[in-house]
Amino acid sequence: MAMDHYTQLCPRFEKAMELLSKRWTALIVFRLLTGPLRFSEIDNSLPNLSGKVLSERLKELEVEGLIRRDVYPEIPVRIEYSLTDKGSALTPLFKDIGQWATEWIVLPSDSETM
Amino acid sequence: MAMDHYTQLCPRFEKAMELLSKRWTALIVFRLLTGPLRFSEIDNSLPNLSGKVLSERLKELEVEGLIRRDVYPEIPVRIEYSLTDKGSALTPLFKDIGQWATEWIVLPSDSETM
DNA sequence: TACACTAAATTACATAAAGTAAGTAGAACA
DNA sequence: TGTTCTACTTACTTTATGTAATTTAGTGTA
Repeated sequence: MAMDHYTQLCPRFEKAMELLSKRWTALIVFRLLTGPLRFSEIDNSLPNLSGKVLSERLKELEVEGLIRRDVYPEIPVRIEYSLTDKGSALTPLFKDIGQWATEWIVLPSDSETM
Repeated sequence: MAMDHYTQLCPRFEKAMELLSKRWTALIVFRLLTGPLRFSEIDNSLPNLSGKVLSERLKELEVEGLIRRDVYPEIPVRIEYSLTDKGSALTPLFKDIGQWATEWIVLPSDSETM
């Protein structure tokens, strides 16, 4: 009698949510929207994200086909992460979040007027 | 010299991401898109979500103004959670995820053909 | 009064996920 | 051999979440 309202509307949707709601995943994708980045660049651009978890997430995202890992045998080696088409296709999502945030998120600093 | 590329583009966006990428939060909002639900209904509709965490999330979402908590003094008491305008405004977001999922998510069962 | 019923929420405890800081891999070169 | 560099990885600590039992609060009822 459990799962009264559990309508598994769309397994694809659930999979997408599982992916995107995993901690740091969306932010990493967001960072890559503007172009390829190296490991250290992503790491530096997201304070509180540890190199350990970044490493895990990048692997997961590569396995899921959202990002690509390119090795440039320079000195020292340069490794760049970039979005695939599947990853770039998330752009509208971030636009929506941006719009929603602009309209609805009130910051502490906003309360200075009155 | 840390935070090379850390451009705090929009604090509102960061706040939104912090909110939405917290585990279970988005799924709870999603469940409420179709109308008010009681505690036990949300709990039952999301397997693996514990009542403890659901309780925490509902409080956070109420504090953030995404949901409303209505008490109906029936016997026994009935408590309903529903989306505020701020919460409902996330609808396009979920539409985007749905579209993205339809287009890009491939399920194991899809590989049966060839 | 005492006990039962119900839904919501909290608690104590166990497991899983994430953060921290030190260390490794491999390539170049002094 | 030892040093430098970036990209990881590992051992360990802290935080977050899951599990199951318990509490709260209102009502009914023996």
